[in-house]
Amino acid sequence: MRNKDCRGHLWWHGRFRGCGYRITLAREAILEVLSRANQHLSAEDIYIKVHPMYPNIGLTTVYRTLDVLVDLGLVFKFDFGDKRARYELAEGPKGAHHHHHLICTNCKRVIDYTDFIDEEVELLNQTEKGLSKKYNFMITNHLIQFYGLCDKCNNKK
Amino acid sequence: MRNKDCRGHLWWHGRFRGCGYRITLAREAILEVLSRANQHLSAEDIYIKVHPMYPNIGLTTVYRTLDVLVDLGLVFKFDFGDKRARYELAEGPKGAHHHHHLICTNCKRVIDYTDFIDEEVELLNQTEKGLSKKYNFMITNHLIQFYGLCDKCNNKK
DNA sequence: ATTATAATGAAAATGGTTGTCATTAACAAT
DNA sequence: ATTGTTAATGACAACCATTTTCATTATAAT
Ligand SMILES: [Mn+2]
Ligand SMILES: [Mn+2]
Ligand SMILES: [Zn+2]
Ligand SMILES: [Zn+2]
Repeated sequence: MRNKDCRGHLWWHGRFRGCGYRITLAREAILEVLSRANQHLSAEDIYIKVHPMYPNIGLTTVYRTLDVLVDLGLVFKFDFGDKRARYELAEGPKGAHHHHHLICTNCKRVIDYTDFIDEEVELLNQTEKGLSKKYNFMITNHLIQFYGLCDKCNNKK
Repeated sequence: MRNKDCRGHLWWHGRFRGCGYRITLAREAILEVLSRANQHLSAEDIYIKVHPMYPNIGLTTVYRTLDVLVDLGLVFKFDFGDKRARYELAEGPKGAHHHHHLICTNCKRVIDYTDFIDEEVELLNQTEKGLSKKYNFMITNHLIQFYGLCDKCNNKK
């Protein structure tokens, strides 16, 4: 209920308009679902969750909106190895919640972790700086994932 | 010409037989292509490159062989965002050549880098140890990628 | 209210990857 | 070297997440 001021004043509206994008019901609904979610949703997951509040939405629109959100940097798109893209809000209104992922290659379970993030971010910054210089590359983002077997899958063997 | 002893003595044969896999012409050809490649090949790239030395190979076999190789840990499978999987030999006979990737989100160019690898690996080991303990997760692998704009794409704007 | 055009949704198309199945090849046993 | 067992192969079809098309609708500037 915070940051919602009867249409037209959500935190991301500014960013949208600034880039020439229009604010639509479909986009509001999709962002609403994303901000409520605590898992990593697929396009179809979102499509289904949006239905109750906007029954006429098309899956195509979900895909297109997600593209826009990824472009704007509001949403991250991931490949966790289960054959479909997974999406996650980059940051809520209250600020970023930077984390990386631990992925079970057997059951595809994904764990968000923030432990050790400080040291990681520190090293990443240094590395990014060095790489930018050496390869004349403008780094905008990074991806860190650990793969292995979760407790359940490990015990099962 | 090293490590090749007239069929039956390539460095990876042991690993293959140990797991009950048979050694076939198709597999030899695919591994040959992979070990000669200095880029990141797609399944179709491999299919095309294998043709001259083995014209009857099917694309299906390429996919299946790659699955086996990934399973055995001889090959890494990557998603660089160009809609097709990319494959790379994990290590040659002379030993590993551990590196990470720098990916241009515009032109999809991929740069292998080994700079800072030592520090990264150091931190990764620590992190892996901590995460393994906390989440009871058996970590077997990691993925680190930096995204951004390469020099050409950056200047173009 | 008018207008320009971005956004939408239904449907079809795309294309990388996987499944099917009859045939062939690898290799252990003889 | 020959045979038998069965993994591997390749042609082809199927799968399915994602994209394209296009006529219609909604947004927002004027
Ligand atoms: Mn996450
Ligand atoms: Mn590489
Ligand atoms: Zn698991
Ligand atoms: Zn580029």
